Amino acid sequence: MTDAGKNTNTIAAQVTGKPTLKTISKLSGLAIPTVSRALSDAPDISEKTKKKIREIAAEIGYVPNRAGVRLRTGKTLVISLILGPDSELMPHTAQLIGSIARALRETPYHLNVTPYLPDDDPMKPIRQIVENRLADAVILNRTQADDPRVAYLLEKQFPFATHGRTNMSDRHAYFDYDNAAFGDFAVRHLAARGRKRIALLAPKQNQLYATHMIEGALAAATDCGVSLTVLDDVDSDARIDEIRAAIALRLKDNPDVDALITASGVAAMAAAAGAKSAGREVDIFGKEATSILRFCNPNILTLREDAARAGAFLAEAVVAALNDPLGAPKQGLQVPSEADFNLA
Amino acid sequence: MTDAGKNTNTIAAQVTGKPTLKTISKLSGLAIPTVSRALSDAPDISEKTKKKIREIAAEIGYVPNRAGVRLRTGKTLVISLILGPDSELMPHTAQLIGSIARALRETPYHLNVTPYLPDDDPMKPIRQIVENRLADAVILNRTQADDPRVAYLLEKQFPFATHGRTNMSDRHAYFDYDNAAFGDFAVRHLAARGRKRIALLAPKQNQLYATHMIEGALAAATDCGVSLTVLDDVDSDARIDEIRAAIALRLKDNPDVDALITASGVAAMAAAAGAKSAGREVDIFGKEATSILRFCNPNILTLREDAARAGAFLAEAVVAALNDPLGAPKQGLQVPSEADFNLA
DNA sequence: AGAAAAATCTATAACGTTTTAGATTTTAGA
DNA sequence: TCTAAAATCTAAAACGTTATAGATTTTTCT
Repeated sequence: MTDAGKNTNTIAAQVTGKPTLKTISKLSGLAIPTVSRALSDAPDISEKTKKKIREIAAEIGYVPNRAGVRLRTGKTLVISLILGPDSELMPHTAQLIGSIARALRETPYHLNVTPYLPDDDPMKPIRQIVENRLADAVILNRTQADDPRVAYLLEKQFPFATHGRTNMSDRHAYFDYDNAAFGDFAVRHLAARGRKRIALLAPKQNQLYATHMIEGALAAATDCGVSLTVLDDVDSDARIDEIRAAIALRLKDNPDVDALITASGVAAMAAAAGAKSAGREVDIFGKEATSILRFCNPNILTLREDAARAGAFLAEAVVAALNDPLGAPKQGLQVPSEADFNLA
Repeated sequence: MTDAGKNTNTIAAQVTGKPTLKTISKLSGLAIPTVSRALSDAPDISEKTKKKIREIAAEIGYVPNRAGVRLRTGKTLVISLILGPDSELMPHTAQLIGSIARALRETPYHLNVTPYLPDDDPMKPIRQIVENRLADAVILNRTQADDPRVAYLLEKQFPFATHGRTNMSDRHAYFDYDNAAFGDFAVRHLAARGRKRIALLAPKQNQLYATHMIEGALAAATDCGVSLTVLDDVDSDARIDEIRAAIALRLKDNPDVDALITASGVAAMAAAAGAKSAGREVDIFGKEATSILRFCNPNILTLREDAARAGAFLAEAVVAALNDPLGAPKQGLQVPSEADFNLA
């Protein structure tokens, strides 16, 4: 303590500025490549050296410079989530984003968000990412059956995972909700409540999720001995009175219908409003992403879709695809369970 | 056409691989630094040269390599959005994220998402970003009055903007909802509907937004000649029957109350459910982020909070802070207007 | 026309990393 | 003990960019 300032007994204290491999190199007396190889656990570095270098690295808090790694390796260490305009309006998207990002904390990858607008060409952001190497992989949030983005990514052999299946699902990683099981569950539940004539609101365009839902619902309806009608979904972007009127009209056209199945929580609320204005007592069964509906109309029954689980799975799936490009793509389905069921 | 393959008349066709400054350098016969400086419009490059280089760059589709730029300049070209655990559950967070990212498309910055969990130290991600230079700036989503993250960022002079004000708001960029105006609007509206005894549900902890809300509501109540009571908010994470009971209890304790003001749409729905179970006819006025409530209970009145506007503002504010670190921080408030008002 | 000044361009270096090939040291084998 | 092989380390180069200082050319002035 007399030789003031000289006897700093920690190495860390001697370091100024952000530590790099050079810092460790100087501190250890070993060459920079040796340090680099030691930290990446290369076989031609002795255990003794590795230990020494790792200790120094830990002590001075060395973190590899991403720009350096990127420039050298050509990797970006970024995974990009493609966000369509409709994704933003879905209440569970934030949870999806958060859970992906949280899962990626265990990896060197960072999550970045690439949005596009309704007027934009959905291919543009994808092409930019692939061509300019803005990310090492992408996650597509809402896919269509014959999604051109999926076709493009497959052709370019660019790693990706999707939230939602496609026609090409056997060839790529995905996570999806098991909508067939949802349709089955909804019909059986409504039938058990004594409902006999169930209608299902499905979008006019041939969406895969709707196909699955109808499939499951139809089979269950046959099994339970109740009738199932598929009706055109209403435009949930329309004004509220228009939505109400549209729902009421469908109910008027189908006077025997005593239950409605909808694909989303918002649609369920719209359906409830429409049924009320038509003066009809119908049960409504919807798939919801957040549990906001539980406060609502007692006739609304829901199954919760777990966005956090989807996000965690997608993150793992896309990292797996990066680590093993030739391996079988990871694929997952959320099968609805009683635990997801909320009475309003 | 006879000299097959040789007479490609476009420069682009001669380029193989991703074009770099080197490519343009070879194509133009000029040195790499000249190309670089020409593209950044440096004063010591002739207009003729600039034009030539810009043309070649455009033709071959040159895009600067981010890793190269980053390594050289020390900038990351990344702006990080810090997402707390509660942010994920708010339905408008996705819109906020999307609108920030969309606004950033006009800039060289990319948006990445840094989440943290309830158990995590909220300071940790911030410190990591600052210390390891993982981003050039951050956006904080939900701030507290004396937010330690804000204090830290101010001390480190790290560029940032917040969604929500703090005690230090005069020193940083922010966007916030004008909760005082919301309180004012809600009270006046309820008073105009003939309500006389209004209660406001506010969180126990001293949140800035609640302070503002109460402030505005109190002044308006005095002005309109109605009474205003502030009640403890209920825990919206609790089970539905607990929430119902809690709301009902508050109404029982305040038998004259004929209207409730809540800070969020979810809280409004919870309040509606509670009021119903207490057998009370009260109007409910809530601030909501999405327009989901319009389908709901006719007694729920809402003002819409525009998350997209907040996101766009925050993106601009943070980029402004990056471009002019010494300039006055951009600050914005969303003042509620009749246009945001939705009758259920 | 010649020198000084201005305009325009280039060579070099550096950011931090990893890969390759080669150098050195140590160990094993005879 | 000497050589061959194995183990361990290092030198050099490269990824693509920009900053600095210096070189060259052109213009301006006397």
